[in-house]
Amino acid sequence: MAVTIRDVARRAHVSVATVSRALTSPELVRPETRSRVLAAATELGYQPNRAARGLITGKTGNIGIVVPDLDNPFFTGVLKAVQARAVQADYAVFVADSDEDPVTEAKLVHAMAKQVDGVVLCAPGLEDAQIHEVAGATSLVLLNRRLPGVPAALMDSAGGMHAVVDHLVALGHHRIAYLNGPRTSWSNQERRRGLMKAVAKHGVDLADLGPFAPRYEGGLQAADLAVAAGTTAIVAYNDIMALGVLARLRDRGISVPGDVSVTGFDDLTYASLCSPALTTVAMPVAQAGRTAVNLLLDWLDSDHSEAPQIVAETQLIVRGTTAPPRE
Amino acid sequence: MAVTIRDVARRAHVSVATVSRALTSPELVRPETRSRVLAAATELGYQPNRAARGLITGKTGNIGIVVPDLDNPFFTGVLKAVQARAVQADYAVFVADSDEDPVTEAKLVHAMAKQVDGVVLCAPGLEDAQIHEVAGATSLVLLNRRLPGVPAALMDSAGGMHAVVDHLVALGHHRIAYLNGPRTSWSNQERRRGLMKAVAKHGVDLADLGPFAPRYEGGLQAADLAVAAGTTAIVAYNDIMALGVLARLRDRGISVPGDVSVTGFDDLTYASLCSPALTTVAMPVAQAGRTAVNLLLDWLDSDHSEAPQIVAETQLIVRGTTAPPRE
DNA sequence: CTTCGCGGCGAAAACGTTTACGGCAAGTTC
DNA sequence: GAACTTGCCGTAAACGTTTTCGCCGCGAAG
Repeated sequence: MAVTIRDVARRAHVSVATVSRALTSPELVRPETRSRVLAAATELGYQPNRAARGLITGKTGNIGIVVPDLDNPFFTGVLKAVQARAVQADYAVFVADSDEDPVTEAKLVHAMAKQVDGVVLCAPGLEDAQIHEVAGATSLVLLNRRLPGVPAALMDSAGGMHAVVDHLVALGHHRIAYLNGPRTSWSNQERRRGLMKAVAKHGVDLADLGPFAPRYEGGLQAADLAVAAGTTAIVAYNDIMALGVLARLRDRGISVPGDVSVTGFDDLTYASLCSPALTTVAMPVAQAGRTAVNLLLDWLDSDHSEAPQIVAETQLIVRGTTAPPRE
Repeated sequence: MAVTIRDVARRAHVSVATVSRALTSPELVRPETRSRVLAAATELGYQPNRAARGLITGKTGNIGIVVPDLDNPFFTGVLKAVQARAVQADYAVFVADSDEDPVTEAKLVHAMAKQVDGVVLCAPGLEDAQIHEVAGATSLVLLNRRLPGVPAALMDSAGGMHAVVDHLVALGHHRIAYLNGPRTSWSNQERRRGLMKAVAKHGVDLADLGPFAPRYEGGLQAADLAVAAGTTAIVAYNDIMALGVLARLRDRGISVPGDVSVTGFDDLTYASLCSPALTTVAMPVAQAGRTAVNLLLDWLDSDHSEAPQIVAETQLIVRGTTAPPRE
C-alpha cells in the first residue's frame, strides 16, 4: 500500500542502506547518488515510517502534553505555543486532558511514555513524590510547577501579584481582600506568596478569604464576603472569579471602580471585552509553552546534570476596574 | 532499558508468541498459562510498544485532529470532546494547528498520515478537490464541512440561524442586518443560507453587510454600518463580532436591546458573562467532537461503502440583547 | 492399533527502518 | 609495487511486536 524505503531503493538503483543514508546523513553518500535518491523519493512521494525509525533509534519524534482542562483558555494558550514550537523542531504532539484529576494525570503520562520522547506536564495536581515517579517513565518538563531536579517553565505569578498590590497601594487602598483559589494549587500558593510579601512590605490590611471555586460562581459567592469585610479593593485569584465578583457587585448596586476596585489574573480575552474592562495581570503563556519544549529538547540531548527552571515575566495590565478609593 | 515482551516470556516460562496471545486474544491460551503470563506482565510493569505493534498490524492506535486555531474556544471545545472519546476507545490523539492556512492544513494531515489511523479535519479552508486529495493519504472525517463521499460531523448552523430570525420576527423586527464573516468560510455560507431562507419566508428587509473579520474589531467596524442601514436588529456572524458590536454601540450611546437588538453565534462562555448577556445560538461542539470520533472508528472497520454525515442540532439561547423594537 | 482432529504452544518470518561491518576501488605513502 | 588509508556503498542484524505454520500430545473415532 504505502511506499517504503525499498521502493525508493529500487527506483534509484541503490540499496536501502544508501537511501537511508542519503536522507538522514547526506554527507555519507556521493552527491550524484544522493540526488538520484532524492529524486526517486520525491517522485514516489516517499515519507519515512516514523514508527519503524523510532523502533531502532529509540526516538519517536513525538512529544506529549497533558493539561488539566482543554476548555481553559490558559492551557490552550500554552498548547498552541507548544504545538507551534514542536512542529518547528519537526516533532508531532500528543495531547491529553486529565480533567483536573491527579490519578488520570499520572495514568496519561504513563500511557504516553512509550510513544513520546518526553512530555510537558502542565500545572499538575500530583504530589511531589508522584511527579518524580512519573518522571521515571519518560523525560518530563513541568509548566507552572516547581520541583527540584526536574526542568520547568514557570511564570512569575508572585511578581505579578506583587505588582497588583503595588498598584492598589499607589492608588491609595489600605484594606484589601484576597479571594483564594484552591489551597492545594501551586498557582494559588504562588500568587498568595507574592501578595503576602507586598502586603507585609506596604503594611496594608488584608482579608484573606476563601478558598473558593476558581469559577464564575466562586466569584459570585466571594463578592459578598469581601464587601462585608469592609475592603476597598478585591484581588481575585483569577479572571473568571473576578467576572463573577463584578456581576455580583453590579447586581447589588455597588459601583466598580467607584465604590470598590477589582483585579483579576490571567488576562483572558474576555477580561478586556467586558465593561469596565478588567485590570488584571497577563501571563506569558505562549512564551512559557515555547520554553517548555525548548527545555524538553535540550534535556533530551544533555547529560541531565542540571534541571533548569526558567521563569517568564508577568505583566500588570491596568484597565478600568481599579481606581482610587472614595473620600 | 524498557521491559519487553521477551522479559515477560522469560519470567512466565513461555514463548513470546504465547505472551502476545495471552494479551491480545486470551481465548487462545490455557487459562492457567494466561494467568501466569498476566502475573508476570504486571509484576514487570510491562506495556506493549505500540510502535512495534503498529508496524506489523498496520494500525497505530492513534488518531489526529487538525484545527484552524487552538486559541479559538470553539475548536478547543471539540478537541476536548475528541480527546475524551478517543481515550475511551483506547486511542491517543495527535493535535495540530493550521493557523487558518489551507496549505499548512494539507501539509499537517499528510505529515500525520503515517502515524495515525485517521484524522478529523475541523472546518478546513481547503478546496473540495484538495480535501479529496488528502483523504487519499489517510482516513478522513470532516467536522463542520460537508463534502460528498467523506464522512462528516456537522452542526445545524443554518437551522440555528433560522431560529434567530424567527425569534427576531416574533419580537416584531422587520429590518435586520446580517454581518457576514469570511465569504469563503463554509460556516458563513451555512449561516447565511439559514438566514436567507428565514428572511424569504417572513418577508423581512435584510441588509447583507460585509464581509468582516470574524473578530472583535470586525464587530466594531460593522456596527456603524448596521445602524446607518436603519436596521433594528443586528445578526452577527459569531459571538466575538457581536461583542465588538455591543462595545461600539455602547460607545455611541445606542442602547441594547432598547434601540437595537443584537445576536451572536457559538455561545462562547463570555457570551453569558457580559451584560446584557448575549442572545446567541449554542453549537453542540462536544457532541460533534464525539460523533466525529465515532464516525472515524466506524469508518475504520467498514467497507467504506457509505460516508455518513451526521448533523447535530443547534439551540437558540435567548438572553438579554434581544427585545421588541421601539414604538 | 491406527487415524484423525484439536487444543495449546514454540519457531520463525514479517513489518520498515537504521547502522555496524565489511568489501571494493582509487589514491597515497614508502 | 606493496601496504595503508579513504570514500562510497551493499549485506545483514537489530528494534519489539504479531501471526502463520507446524509440532506435540491426547482423546475420540474407526
